[in-house]
Amino acid sequence: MAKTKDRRPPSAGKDTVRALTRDRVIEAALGLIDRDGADSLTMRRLADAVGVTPMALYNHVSSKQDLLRAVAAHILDDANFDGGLRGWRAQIEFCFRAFRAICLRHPGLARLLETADVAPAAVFIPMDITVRVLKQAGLSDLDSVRAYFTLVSFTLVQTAYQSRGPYADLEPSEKIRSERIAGRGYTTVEQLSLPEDWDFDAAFAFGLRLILDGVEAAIGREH
Amino acid sequence: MAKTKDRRPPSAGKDTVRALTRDRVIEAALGLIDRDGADSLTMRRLADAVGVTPMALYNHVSSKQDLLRAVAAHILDDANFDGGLRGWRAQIEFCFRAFRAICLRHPGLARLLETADVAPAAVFIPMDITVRVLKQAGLSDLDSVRAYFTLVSFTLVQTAYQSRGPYADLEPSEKIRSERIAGRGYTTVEQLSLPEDWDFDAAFAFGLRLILDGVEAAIGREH
DNA sequence: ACCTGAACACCGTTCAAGT
DNA sequence: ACCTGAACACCGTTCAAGT
Repeated sequence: MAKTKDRRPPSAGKDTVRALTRDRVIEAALGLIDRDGADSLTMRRLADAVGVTPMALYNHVSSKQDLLRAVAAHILDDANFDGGLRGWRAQIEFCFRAFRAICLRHPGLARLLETADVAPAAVFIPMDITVRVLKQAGLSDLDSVRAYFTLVSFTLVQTAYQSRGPYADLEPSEKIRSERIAGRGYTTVEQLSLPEDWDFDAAFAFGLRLILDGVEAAIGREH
Repeated sequence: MAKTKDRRPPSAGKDTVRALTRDRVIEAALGLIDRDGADSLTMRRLADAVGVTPMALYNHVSSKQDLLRAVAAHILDDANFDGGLRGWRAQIEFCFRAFRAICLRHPGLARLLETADVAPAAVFIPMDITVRVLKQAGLSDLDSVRAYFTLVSFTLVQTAYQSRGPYADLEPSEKIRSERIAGRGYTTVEQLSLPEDWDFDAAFAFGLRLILDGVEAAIGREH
């Protein structure tokens, strides 16, 4: 979109250190999001962080939504979703493991991508890879896109759960069962024997396998 | 939690119409959320809607979070997730189709449940049903819970996408391809031949089938 | 027990003014 | 071209006061 015309000011000999640019704003925003979460990012706080008045940000960013979108794009542009592997299954696994990895590295990202109006064009990179290999494997255009959406839905929520930290209300841990469930008739959940610590990696691998097994069946069905 | 001690005031003979109760607050909030979306629900706007000062709400609700949780619980308590069907596959399909149906009937619900701190205990009803039938079908405790999380992740995002309305940035429609993708190297997505209108029902059915086919394979694997 | 009114500490953003 | 300062129209919530 906005062409990055980032020729630095001619007065560079003086004090280039504090030249506020769009990139500097975006990187500072990412730093704050990674540290405190996306919800607590505020134009005023961001202005403080870069040592400037809130309104100065609007010279480099047209709105908070524009800023968040740019942050998401900044993260996704660095990522590599294409492992160059052979076989649709290995390629898709690589792609979504990579997707999950950057979501976990930047805990705010999943929520950013869930809020529709903030998703940048770069979200189409995993989509492009997935749809390409599924089409090559024999799936129709429509089913390839549907399978992609299934995969991305799963990955987004799974990483959002994990990086949200102690998921007091949904994580299947001891506390919930004792506090919220006891005597309410959720007998099965009550009696589950689960490990103390939830293994998110294994849960992701299991869910991914479920979906890809389903994809394999669909490919067989469509010849 | 908070016991609903809703004995009506003894002065009932006079003007019971405008007696503000917790239930009335919750129902008014639900009405506003259904009409304008959860994001635009405000304590002040809600107070206006019930004809009272903002602070009066805090006599019936301890915080906005408490209110949102109560709204989510109010919706989920009315739902029926148990079709009483035979066979794990039919039961799970019924459960998540019902889940999806109420999410679509109350467009704010999916986002409410995604934000961790707002999920009420009632979210464990679908979990209880799913885990029960999967265990009966032969899956381990751990894998049953993992499969449940895969299903609920998929359902939540899918319905959130759909009820968010025109999903300008992710819906795979004509506009995106022309505006955002052209000339950016997403060649596969560019060349997709998709229908004008995205069929959300069919996409949900397809994704659900993918996952359940995967579950079927897992059940076979674990004897 | 329930409600009001004023206030506090925040938001994103506009607008006029400075350099 | 870039930044500041004051202001606007909002938030959720506290607190003292009314009945």
